[in-house]
Amino acid sequence: MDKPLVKISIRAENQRAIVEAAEAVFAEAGFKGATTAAIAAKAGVPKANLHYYFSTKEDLYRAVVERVLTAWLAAASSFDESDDPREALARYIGAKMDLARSMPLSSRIWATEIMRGAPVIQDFLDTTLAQWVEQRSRIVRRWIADGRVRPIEPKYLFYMIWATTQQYANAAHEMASLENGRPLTDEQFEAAKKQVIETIIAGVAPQTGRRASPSQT
Amino acid sequence: MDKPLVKISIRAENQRAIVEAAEAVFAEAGFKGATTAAIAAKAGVPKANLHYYFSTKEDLYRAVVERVLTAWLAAASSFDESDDPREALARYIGAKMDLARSMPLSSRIWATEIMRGAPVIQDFLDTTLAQWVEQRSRIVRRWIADGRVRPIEPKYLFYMIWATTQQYANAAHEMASLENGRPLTDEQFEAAKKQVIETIIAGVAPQTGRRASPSQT
DNA sequence: GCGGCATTTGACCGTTTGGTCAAATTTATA
DNA sequence: TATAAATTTGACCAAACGGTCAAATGCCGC
Repeated sequence: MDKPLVKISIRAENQRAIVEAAEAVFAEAGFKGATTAAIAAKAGVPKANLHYYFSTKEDLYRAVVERVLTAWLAAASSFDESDDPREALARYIGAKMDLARSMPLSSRIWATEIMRGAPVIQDFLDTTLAQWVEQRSRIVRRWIADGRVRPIEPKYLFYMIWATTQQYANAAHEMASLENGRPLTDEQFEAAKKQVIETIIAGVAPQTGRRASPSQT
Repeated sequence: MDKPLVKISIRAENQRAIVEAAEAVFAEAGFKGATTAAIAAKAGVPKANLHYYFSTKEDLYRAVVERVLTAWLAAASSFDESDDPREALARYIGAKMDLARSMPLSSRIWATEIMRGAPVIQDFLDTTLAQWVEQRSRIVRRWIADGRVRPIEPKYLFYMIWATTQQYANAAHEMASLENGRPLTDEQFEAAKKQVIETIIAGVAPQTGRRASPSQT
């Protein structure tokens, strides 16, 4: 009576536990460095049991990466919540920062996968991501046409956003080392998020500054 | 008679060839994934010969990482070539972008090392890098005090610069996928470099824009 | 409570890998 | 040219690894 709906199938629950353990081990040791024995141990199951659910290490890795992909897409959708450049960018950058902060392991696996040349998610790059970038680039270009963003190549803006937000997962250890070994506090992280958002927004804002209005030359 | 000065010691030349091969293999396969056999093959020497010069794989990895560190420091020094925020940042970002472009393998190894928690360069993080950041942060704070940079935490600015420039090595494959499989041309890369520099400089510039001059409130 | 299916698990195996070694060969020294 | 030191290399080894397998156990509908 305590668990009527909670009664998840044994299969689903075991897979979840294994994938979760795999994520940690892959993130720490890389694909080749991760051993199925270590993953099984972390998940609390015998190695043979792991291979009962995921026949090969690559299968398991793929499951992990697909989980990350879901999170990536969820964060990406926050770009579309507003038509205002400042608001859209702030939301998107904020979502990506939060993703890096709350799922550092996933984020690191994602970065590694990209760096390895995307052996598993090549298809995603060529289809979903390409379309996403294409569509959002069109939005940015409209902003530029409307004079709400200075003339830039949208892709390079996205690269900057991806890199900078990812940094807070990838380089968390480095950042901690520069804070006497202590990881960024929530307050520091929020300050960093704010600064990243403001810097990028100001960085792509139309130049109203040095010269009051653009000359016609 | 043909090689009076060229006659580098056998030792130095072999070490160089091995380290170069190691860099490629480590970058492609990660530390654990790289095999000494593969490195030896790429360097054109028998595996036993590799172990004659580098007794363990870790020794070899350390040699590779130290080579990268040299390049990192060289690029870092370009920050100090000017006292003007715009010029210093432009030079530094440009140097880091060029580093990522010209030494993508090194850059990727560096990124991986950072992501792994810097097992080899921890000492560098705690000493040299910490000092570098401390000193340059002081410079940035002076710029802020002089009203030449808006109030920011210098560290988060450096994180952004490191991440964004590194991106052009780490994610070269992803970028190519978004250009129909073709890597960034030199022209595209130069445009990206320009955009990154301008975006960051505008992003940290004092707000002369929306409101002409800061109020006293 | 029985029959069938899913799950669990210890033992096992072929391969790969980092590293060793001793013998051969080359290079430097005098 | 004699001798020592540095370098080269094929053969070899123990450990670690991904994956298999068959027997045992648990679970569920009827």
